[in-house]
Amino acid sequence: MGKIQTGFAEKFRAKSSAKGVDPRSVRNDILLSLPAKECALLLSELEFCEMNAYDLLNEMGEPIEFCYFMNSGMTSILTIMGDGKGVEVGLTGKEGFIGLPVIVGLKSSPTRAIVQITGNAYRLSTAQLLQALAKCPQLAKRLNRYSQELAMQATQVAACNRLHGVEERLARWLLMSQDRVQGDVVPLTQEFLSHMLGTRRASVTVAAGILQKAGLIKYARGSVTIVDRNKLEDAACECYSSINRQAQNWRNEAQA
Amino acid sequence: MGKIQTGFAEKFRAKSSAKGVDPRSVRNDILLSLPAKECALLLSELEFCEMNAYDLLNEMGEPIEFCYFMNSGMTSILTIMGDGKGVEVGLTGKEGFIGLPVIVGLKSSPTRAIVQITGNAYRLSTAQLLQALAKCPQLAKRLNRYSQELAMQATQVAACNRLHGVEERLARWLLMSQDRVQGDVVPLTQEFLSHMLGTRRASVTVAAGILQKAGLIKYARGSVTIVDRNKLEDAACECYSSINRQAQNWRNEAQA
DNA sequence: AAGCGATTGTACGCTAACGTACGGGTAAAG
DNA sequence: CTTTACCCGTACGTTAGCGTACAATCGCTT
Repeated sequence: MGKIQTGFAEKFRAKSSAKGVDPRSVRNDILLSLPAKECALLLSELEFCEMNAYDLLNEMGEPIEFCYFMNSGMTSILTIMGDGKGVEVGLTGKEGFIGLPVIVGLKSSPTRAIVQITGNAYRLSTAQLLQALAKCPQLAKRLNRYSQELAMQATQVAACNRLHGVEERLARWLLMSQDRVQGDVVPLTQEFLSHMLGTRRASVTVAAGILQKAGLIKYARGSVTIVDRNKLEDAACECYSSINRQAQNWRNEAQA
Repeated sequence: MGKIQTGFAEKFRAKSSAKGVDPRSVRNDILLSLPAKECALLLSELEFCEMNAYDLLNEMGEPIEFCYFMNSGMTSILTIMGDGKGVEVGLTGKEGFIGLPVIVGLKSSPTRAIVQITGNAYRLSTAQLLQALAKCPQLAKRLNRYSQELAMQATQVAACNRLHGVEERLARWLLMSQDRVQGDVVPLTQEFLSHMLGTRRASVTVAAGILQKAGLIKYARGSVTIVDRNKLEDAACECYSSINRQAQNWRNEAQA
């Protein structure tokens, strides 16, 4: 497997627009769940930003400059080894937040966070977030909870990576992606997918070919189309439903 | 690989002694780091308890009854699949705490927590912990921080499970264990180790055999002796030092 | 002392996935 | 239109690990 492309920093194209946010355009679940007071306080600090595929939000081992409330699109969390090989350990869409270590006082990121699917987010600097946290107890609570949710995802993925085959994992990954995109097209190359799954590109090609022949998906130059979602769920390992079930349980439990 | 032994619940032998704790015997890093006031408040609630190997502290999917401040010995966190196969996704000693989901208001455990190496802990009920958290901001802070540390461990393990071979992983695991035990003997059967690593017992035997022939360890009926720790570190994958380095960095950063 | 269960060593055929390499095709750039 | 870069399909020998089975050995119990 080749090294993951270097020079992501140069590709960083997250562009900021005017500060201040129209609340109607906010789709991030965490922001939406906040009491009006905290939300208003935050929104004045937040900066809307577009994110393009391959934008690097955090780099492993480097300081966390900005934190992102995801609003659309999808971002992957990776662990990278010394030789450049990497594996996805978590994945987030509008339900999520990038920059979790900050909330417990840490400054550097243990993982790489990279945009998979173009979208947008509201961001603020680490310093700003820390100030906001001091004034917003509900925000702190929500972020800590999301932190656990992501950790749960990572543990499931850890086991999945050990016990399940490429084909099952690919199916799982496609489902998780589609959940975070509107429509049934997931725009990604097999090369990139191979980095997520921690395998060779050739293995992805084969696995995707099987799914395609079975009529579950269609693959064409950097975009997968989910054709038969139900059957794709059958093809995926239990980890997909397992992660979803857990997340759902938790949302119910935490209501109380 | 056989199913993991069932009936752990019956084996639950954690015995409690009198309430109230002699502060001098506390070795748990989290408790020790608390301000005197919070610590005193907690200690009056805590119940000392011995933990024997194979004691089940939390079961996956079931309610969390008690939370444990580890004091000695070692506990593993596992994710279990539908067919009973499981993999260790995290591991903790006196630096740690079992029952993290509770601190964000969750009631059931997403993982299994099982004692690997006999030791003791201070425990309290979930309800008691929640009460204590309301009065102890520093405790909350520490626990959230530990939560992130454990999550980091899980992400590294997730990648490790995908990219590294049995022998490297075994060496890593032995090192992580020894760090949490006094002395150089780790009391564990190969059968159990295979569940941790998510492989066949036979694979463990082979890998252990290699390490033994190379003079790094000695294996004898349920106990491994680390003979040459330096060489064992060379035999382990980078994940061992990677996890340690991260944890160390974080401790430094969070001082500030 | 003998027996028994638990633990470890080993062997064998089999499969998934690896590393690598090459050729074909499509889209974009010149 | 032609070239070029990227993306995808495929192939081949190699390897690690799986599932399974069986024998050897140790320690405890009766």
